[in-house]
Amino acid sequence: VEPEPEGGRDEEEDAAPAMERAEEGVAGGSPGARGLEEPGGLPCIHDQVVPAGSSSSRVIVHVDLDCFYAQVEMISNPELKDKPLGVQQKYLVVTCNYEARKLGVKKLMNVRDAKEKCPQLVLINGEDLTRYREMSYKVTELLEEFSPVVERLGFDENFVDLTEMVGKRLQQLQSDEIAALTVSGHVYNNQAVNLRDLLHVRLLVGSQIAAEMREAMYIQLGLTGCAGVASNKLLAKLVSGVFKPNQQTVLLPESSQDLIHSLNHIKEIPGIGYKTAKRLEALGISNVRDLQTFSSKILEKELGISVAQRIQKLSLGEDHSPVTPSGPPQSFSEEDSLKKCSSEIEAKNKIEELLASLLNRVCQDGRKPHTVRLIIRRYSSEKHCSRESRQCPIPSHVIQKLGTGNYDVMTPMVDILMKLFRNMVNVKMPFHLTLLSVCFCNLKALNTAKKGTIDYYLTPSLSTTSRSGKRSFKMKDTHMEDF
DNA sequence: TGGGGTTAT
DNA sequence: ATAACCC
Repeated sequence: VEPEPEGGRDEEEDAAPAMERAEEGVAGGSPGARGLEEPGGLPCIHDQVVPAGSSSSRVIVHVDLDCFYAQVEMISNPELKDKPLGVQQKYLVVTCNYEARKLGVKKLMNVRDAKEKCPQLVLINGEDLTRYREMSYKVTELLEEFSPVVERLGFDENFVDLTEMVGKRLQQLQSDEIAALTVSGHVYNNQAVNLRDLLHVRLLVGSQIAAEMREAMYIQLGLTGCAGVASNKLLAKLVSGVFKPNQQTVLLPESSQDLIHSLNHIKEIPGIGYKTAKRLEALGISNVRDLQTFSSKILEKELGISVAQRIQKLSLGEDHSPVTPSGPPQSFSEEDSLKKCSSEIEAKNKIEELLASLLNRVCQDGRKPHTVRLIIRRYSSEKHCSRESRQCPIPSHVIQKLGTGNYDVMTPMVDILMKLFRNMVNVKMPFHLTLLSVCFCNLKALNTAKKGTIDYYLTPSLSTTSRSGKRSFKMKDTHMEDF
């Protein structure tokens, strides 16, 4: 098969316009421009080369579990399956199953309103996230088996970069097999697939992998969810929600403008949050087209160059951000909102409760946190609920006791946390807190110091002085020994 | 609004 | 340490 002589993507391999065109969905070329003159009509697909580095044409899937907490509860107790079910945290129904949604219950609805709308609603307390977190990581691990590049977004969403996998599958396919490829699930806009277009073919293969992922989630974990397949994270995420529960959708490049313009407000663009949306509205920008066409210079002046350039790209459906493997968590935290905490004793009791749960989690993880943080929210009639925090390094002698359930690590940790507390809250004055939270962060892997290295002799758990049971000399971790 | 998470400044 | 973003 001869290389394509005509104009097309593959001739503009490393030119910026080719990348932009692919993202903008106008890369389809003129009708019949490619491959039609080939004897078999289709073999030329193998010659449509994706530029080396493959940064210009990616295949990304966004996987989004259906009403995740409610699903976990229904798996725990199958009797709940055909009943309207809500998961409650404090006085909020944070999520609910589709039975409940049919009856008018919405996410983040007040318990009172929900009960009023739907008196038969069954409510389960979901303030303890342990089982949700565990199931969440099972999903991520399952997806990592397909490709290691998995990025978590919250507990119930994952992005996977399928570019490499799709490339490998395509290499295995014969031309006649490519000609027989079919999409799995929906195609956004019902757009016709063109099997002579490499981008279409790659996305179709992506849709098949997405279907395999959803099937594996259901078989192995009993979970259903949606998937969206597109050329970047933004579009994959937007398209995953088009057909809702337990369905999947692929976006072909020619329809990306339709998808982005289907949004009724800029706040619906992931990456444009509450604050930015308000500032944009103040500039008279309310819909996607307003943002697309707004003066870049003025936008940069108003929001800073970083945010301005990023969100304006997003408004065009462009998103070059990579799928960043999440790996193990960067922090562990436990929080509890309260009606009122106004004494040091109450605070200490809450902190001890939060800490006890955290220590279990940290112990299971195996890594050691080197920093601890205390977060509070003060009662203040209105004003957005802003939080304050104080953090400090964890003294090394406390860190070492963390894995061993043997020694009392509660006492020194509570002491530290109460010092942080008094640093934030003047306990001699009246106070009213509505939230307490403890966070362990700055997690470091266990010392893998090898014999003969500097680290070995400076690591108390490995050096001979430490095995004697006494405190060894330390040249590392000299800070905060006595707080 | 809950009980989590992340990155940038 | 805070502020923004995400779920």
